[in-house]
Amino acid sequence: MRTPAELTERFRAQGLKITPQRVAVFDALHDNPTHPTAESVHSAVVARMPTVSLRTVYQTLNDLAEMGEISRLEVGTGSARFDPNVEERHHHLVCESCGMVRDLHVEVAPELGDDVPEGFEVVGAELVVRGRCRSCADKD
Amino acid sequence: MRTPAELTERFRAQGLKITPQRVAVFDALHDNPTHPTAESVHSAVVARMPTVSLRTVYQTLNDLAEMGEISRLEVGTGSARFDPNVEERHHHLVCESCGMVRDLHVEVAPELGDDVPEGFEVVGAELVVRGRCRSCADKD
DNA sequence: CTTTGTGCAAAGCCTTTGCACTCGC
DNA sequence: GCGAGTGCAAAGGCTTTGCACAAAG
Repeated sequence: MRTPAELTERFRAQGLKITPQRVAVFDALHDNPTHPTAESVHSAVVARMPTVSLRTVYQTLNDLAEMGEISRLEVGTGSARFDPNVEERHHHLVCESCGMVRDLHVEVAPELGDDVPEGFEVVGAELVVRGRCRSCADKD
Repeated sequence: MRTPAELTERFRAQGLKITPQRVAVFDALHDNPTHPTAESVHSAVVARMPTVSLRTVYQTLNDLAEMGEISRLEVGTGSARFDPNVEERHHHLVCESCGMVRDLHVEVAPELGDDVPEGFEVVGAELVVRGRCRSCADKD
């Protein structure tokens, strides 16, 4: 992910305003490998700036996602997850017990051509590997 | 997918009752390649049995999913999609414009071992290929 | 100063659930 | 008959939105 300073630049370039709330969201995402939900980002932000509302967090996350600075994942854990790592092409591993999401750096380059219908423009492909993480497995 | 008659058997074997509503859901799913939402299944069922409620459809779909007779997909199109094809291992192609979901018979067998953490039990892997289908592309 | 952002609370969408009635077994 | 299934409507979780005030450029 870009640094908070770079994001500030990008926002300014788009005519978006720089507010302490937005910077707090940038900070909360920076080098955050946990694939947080909007709710977790909000908690992290509120810890240091108690008045920030969920609305502001959602809006900032959506702005970032539209600018392509983060990506939004739907992995079936109820809420959307946000991934600050958009530079490296990667996939995800999901623990169905605790909802943990982890990056997976595998190359998934199947010969798609064979089964993709004529005229379908492929934009991207996401692999989600599901299972149970060690600490959840240990609990049983 | 199993035939409605086979599903009837399976339901009976589980001590679940056979009702015309449930059979109507079985019929609506049988050999249905559209990956319908709960709502579409409901519409199809209502066409022939106008009093069936969404509740009943959801419950039957959930029962089927728990029994492993259908699978539930979350592909980011808003509502969950139900896939009656659980026999063939396959993946999915999603049109981000119209929400169409199509089966994709590609082998995605990356060497997961390399990047999966110690102790993580892999249950399954789903590939979602996103893009835009021909008829949506033609609209622009 | 004008335009954009913020906070609150209310509404929206999809799905599940509580209750009383009905029906399969 | 008994217990499971059904229909309705209301509630639940996550996300978005309308409004009035505050703040950035």
